Amino acid sequence: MPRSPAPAREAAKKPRARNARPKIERAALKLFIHEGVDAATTREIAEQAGVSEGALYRHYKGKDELALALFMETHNRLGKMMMEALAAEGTLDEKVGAAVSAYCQLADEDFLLFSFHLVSLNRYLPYDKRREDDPVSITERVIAGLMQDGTLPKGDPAVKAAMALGVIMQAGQNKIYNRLPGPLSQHKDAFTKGILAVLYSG
Amino acid sequence: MPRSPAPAREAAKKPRARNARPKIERAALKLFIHEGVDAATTREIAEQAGVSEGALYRHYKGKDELALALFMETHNRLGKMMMEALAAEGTLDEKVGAAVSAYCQLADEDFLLFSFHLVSLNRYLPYDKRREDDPVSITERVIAGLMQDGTLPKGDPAVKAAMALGVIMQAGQNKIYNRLPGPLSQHKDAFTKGILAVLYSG
DNA sequence: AACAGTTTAGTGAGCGATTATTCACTTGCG
DNA sequence: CGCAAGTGAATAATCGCTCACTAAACTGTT
Repeated sequence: MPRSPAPAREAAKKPRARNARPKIERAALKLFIHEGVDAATTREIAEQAGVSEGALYRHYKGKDELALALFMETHNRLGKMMMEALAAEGTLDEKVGAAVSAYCQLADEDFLLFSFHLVSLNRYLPYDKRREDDPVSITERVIAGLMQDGTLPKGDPAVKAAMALGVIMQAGQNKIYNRLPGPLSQHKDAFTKGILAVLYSG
Repeated sequence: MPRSPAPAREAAKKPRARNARPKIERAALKLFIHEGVDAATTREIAEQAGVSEGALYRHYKGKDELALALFMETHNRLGKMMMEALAAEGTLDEKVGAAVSAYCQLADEDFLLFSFHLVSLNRYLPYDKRREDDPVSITERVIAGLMQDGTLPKGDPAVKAAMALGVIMQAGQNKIYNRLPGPLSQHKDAFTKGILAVLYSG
C-alpha cells in the first residue's frame, strides 16, 4: 500500500534542494558553536540549511559523526601545519613565527570551522588516539628537544607547552566571544613575541 | 515491640539517603565534566549520587539551575580573588604572583569544581551580565592602566589580557586532560614568570 | 522522656514532550 | 534507464520534571 498520495498539482511545489552537504555543514557549524552539539537538533540544522532532515543521513551516519568529521577536518590540518612549521629549517623565532602565521591563517580563512574546533577540544580531543601528531604533543616534543640542546632554559616541557599554546589559544577563544575584533592575523606579531617570551622565561 | 518498624522477613529495604545535596553536587560535577551538561542525565546523576531522581528538585529548580549554580560558585569566587590580588599594594610582580597563587589554590582546593568552571566557560560566561567584575574584564582594565602609566609597553590591552590569561588557563585545561600531574601550585613560579614575560613583551 | 503536630527532605513511578533516526518514495542528472 | 541525492511523516527511545506518598528531623507541651 503506497504511503504518499499522488502529488496534487496544487500550490507551488517547494523546489528540491541541491548540493545539500555543504549547506548542512555550514548550518551545523553555526548551531554547534552557539548552542553546543547536544543542544542543536537535527531539525534545526536542516531548517537552517534549507534542506530536509533526511538529507543529513545521506552524507553522515548521524549527528555525532557529522560533528566529529567537522572537528577532525581542522584538527588534522592543524597537526600537519604545526609539524611543517616546527620541523622546518631556521631559528626558533622563525619557527614560532611560522606556526603562529599558520594558526592565524587557519582561523581567518574559515572562522566557523576554526571556532568549532576550539570550543570542542574538550569533547573530541580524546578521540585523537594516535598521540603522535596531535598539536599539543608535537609542541611538547619540540620544546623538550630545545631544552635538551640548551636553546631554552630547563624546565617541565609539558608546562612550557601549555603556557605557550595558551597564549594564542586564549586569544582565539576571546575572539569567539567578540572580545577581539578583526582578523586574528592582525596580532600575529604580538602572539609570536608573547610566545617567545614565555618560552625563554624561567 | 520493636522501636523501629522492623521489616519482618521481606527483602531488605533500601535505606533512605541522607544529606543528598552534596552527593548530588559531587556526582553532577563529575558527570558534567566528563560527559557534558546536556549528555549527563538526571537519572545518571541520581544513580551516581546514590539518591533518587526527585531529590535533585528539592534543592534546585532543575538540571540547568544546578549547573549554573556550580559554575557561579567558582566564577564569583574567582572574580573576588582577582580583584583582591590585583588591587593590593605592591609591584606588578607581586600582584601577578598573588593572582597566580590564588588561582592555583582555587584549583587544588577543589579540582572538580575548578574543572567544571574551566570547561564550561564557553557556555556560562554569557550569563555573567554584570561585565564589571568578571575575571577577563578585570584583567583588561588593569593592563590598560599599566600601559597608560608606562609600566607596560603600549599595545592592545585585550590582546595582552588574552595572552596573559591563556598562559595559566591552558595549563589548567591540560591538567584536566591529565597532561600535568600533581597540584597546579607546584608550577606557580613558572606561571608567574611566564605571565610577566608575556606582559612585558612587545 | 514521651508524645503529637509540623516541617523538611527523599522516593520512584509515570507523564508529556522532544529527538535522532529510518524508510518508502520522489526527483533529476548523466 | 539507473543511480545518487533529497524528502518528510512515522517511530521508538529517552529525558527532564511532577507528584502523591513517606521517613526522618524538629518543635513545643506535658
